[in-house]
Amino acid sequence: MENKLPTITEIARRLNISASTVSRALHNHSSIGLRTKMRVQELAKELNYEPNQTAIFFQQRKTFTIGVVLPELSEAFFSAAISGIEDCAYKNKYTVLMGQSHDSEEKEKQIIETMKSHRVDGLLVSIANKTNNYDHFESLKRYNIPVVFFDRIPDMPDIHYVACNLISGTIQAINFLIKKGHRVIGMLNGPEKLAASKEREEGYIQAMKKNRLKFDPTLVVNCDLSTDKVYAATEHLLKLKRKPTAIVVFNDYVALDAVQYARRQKLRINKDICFVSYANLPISHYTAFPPMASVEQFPYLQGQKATETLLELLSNKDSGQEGTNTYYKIILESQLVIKENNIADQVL
Amino acid sequence: MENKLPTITEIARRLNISASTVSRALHNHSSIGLRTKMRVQELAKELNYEPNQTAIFFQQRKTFTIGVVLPELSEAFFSAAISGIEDCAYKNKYTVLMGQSHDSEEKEKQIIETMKSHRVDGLLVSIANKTNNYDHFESLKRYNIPVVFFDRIPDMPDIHYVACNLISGTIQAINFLIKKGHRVIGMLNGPEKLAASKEREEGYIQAMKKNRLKFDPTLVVNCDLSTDKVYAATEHLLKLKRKPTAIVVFNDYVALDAVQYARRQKLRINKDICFVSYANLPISHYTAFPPMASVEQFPYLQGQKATETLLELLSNKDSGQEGTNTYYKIILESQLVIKENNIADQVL
DNA sequence: TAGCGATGTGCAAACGATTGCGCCGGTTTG
DNA sequence: CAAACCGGCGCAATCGTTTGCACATCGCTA
Repeated sequence: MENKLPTITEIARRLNISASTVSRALHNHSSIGLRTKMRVQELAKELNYEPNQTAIFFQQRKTFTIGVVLPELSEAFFSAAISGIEDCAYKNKYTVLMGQSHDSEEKEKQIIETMKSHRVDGLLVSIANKTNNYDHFESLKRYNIPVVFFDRIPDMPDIHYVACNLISGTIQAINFLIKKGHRVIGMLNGPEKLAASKEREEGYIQAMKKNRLKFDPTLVVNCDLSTDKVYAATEHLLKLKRKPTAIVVFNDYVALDAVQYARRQKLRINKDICFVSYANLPISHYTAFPPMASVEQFPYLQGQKATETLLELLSNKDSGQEGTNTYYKIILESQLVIKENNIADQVL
Repeated sequence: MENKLPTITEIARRLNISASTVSRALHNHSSIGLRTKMRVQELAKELNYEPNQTAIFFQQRKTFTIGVVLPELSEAFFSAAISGIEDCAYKNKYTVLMGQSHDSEEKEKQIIETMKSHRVDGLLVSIANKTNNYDHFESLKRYNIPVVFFDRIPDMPDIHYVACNLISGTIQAINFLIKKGHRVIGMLNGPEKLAASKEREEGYIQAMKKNRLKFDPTLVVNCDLSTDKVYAATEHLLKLKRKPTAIVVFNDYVALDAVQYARRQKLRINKDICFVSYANLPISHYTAFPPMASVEQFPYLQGQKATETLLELLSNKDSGQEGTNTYYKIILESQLVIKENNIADQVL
């Protein structure tokens, strides 16, 4: 119980040498004689000595901790991403501090504040849906805490980020639909501000152009991703004069809602109306009417790359080359995954 | 850039007073004159002073950080639980260090090691599936780091834990099925070692007894929860001479596989065979053939309670009453949730 | 024999904040 | 008028570790 944890000073006292010698001995410093080294290391092992990290953190102005701020762990994308982050971090002796914004800007600010005060070495952030104001990120720069954004990237200059290029995946998706005979294709897109939304639209436009189809802007609707808004957006698309026969939806979750709405309207999924979406979640495998295809965004890989990038920034910082004004912009390519015949097919 | 962060000493220097006065002024200590207090607080605000937590952690031998070790964030149960943990922690100015064991004992050990070395104040743990050896937890006791287990509880004496009693929920489930007219009810249970499996079986037995039905042990099968094994177990149950008309399944994920298997056998779900399971996941709402009902285990609440418990242990520790040999064993009641008409119903 | 380079150690400062104790000057009290 | 008291503040130690520098000892060379 009252086993005070052994310290370097304690070891020094017992061996009648100085703390500095002990410290150096434990680090295998070359200037310490072999005999002393051995004696120190032996006693350290015997006493079960473990360095007091809090002291070291303090002294070195470094915590070997990275903060991760993301919207929602219950979304499969993020839980996969955090696995990538964690694996990479632990491999490099870093530790992961977690915070969910639940898509609230307020919460996001708080978390960032807390993490800043806990002196994390760096941050990995996927911003909240509704975040409009980026001051809390700007302030981090002044504190010299590097940030790498992933997946949900704010519209700011001079930032590091890792993202998945959705243009290619979107083009693949549209091509797929066109090949299936669709000509009027709707897009149920996310908030306009998100880079991810812009890319989807961009891909949509490019694909239409490449296929020599006219781009009809009324076929693209933006909405935040709440169920109600998704219903409304789906309704809007389905009531257009030029009614789409297929819809590309922001992601698999949203697609579930959109499908739900369509079914309430007595539409036959995959006959009257087809859906393609993003994320390629495993659950949609079990789902009643999964999208016909889904664009994989490689969350684990994104998490991993983002972490690697951050760690590199940190090691540059340590070696003193702070001011390098280069910004990492890492882009992975997305990829369309066409679903096998699903459960629903078997029903019919 | 080279804006060295302001420290208490810096403030003291500028004001020509001592650091101790500054510290006390910032803490509104009663022995500091109003004038000085104001001057200090003003300058602090002006310089954007923020206390260096690492220094405080070090000095106070406390990190205001709790470690969370759990098997798999991609499981909805755990991502919900961690939300409860996080919310509670942040409310109390604590911060959350995360680690996933991915159900590996080795990984679990490593994470605990890392967290110990990072000097977390306490731990919240849901153990890995395959963990047989609990030495790494025993060792924490010696370091005086309190642990509260949740959901997946190891079979050890003298531990704190929060869990959900599945007996009541199971009884409700069986009663529900019996009321629907089922008489031969199977149970597809998890690994025998898990307390959670034992409880399910116990509930099953009790419910049968209460309904004056004979308990037939052959109707209960255990298996680890891989898809293959689930298929096999389902097959086993469906091939019994006394073939069940309903099966109670370990959880919703497993139920998805069991359903899948049954459908491959051309059985009509909810007609030839009914399923009831545990977890009450939102996804099953969108699923082709969700279980008719599911036992809710309140993960968010479990996370919250576990965190509260841990925080209480920590505050007891601070106030010096270490040795109290009482162990918290908090049990929540589970509850059967009967699903509304689902998508599949609408199909038929 | 003086000087020199290794080699092995210790001293002390530094990181930033907290806190017990003591000091100083002024006011109250007996 | 001296004693006691108190508000307001500073000194210095402390937490555990790292690290630049100085120092001591020894053997070797010039």
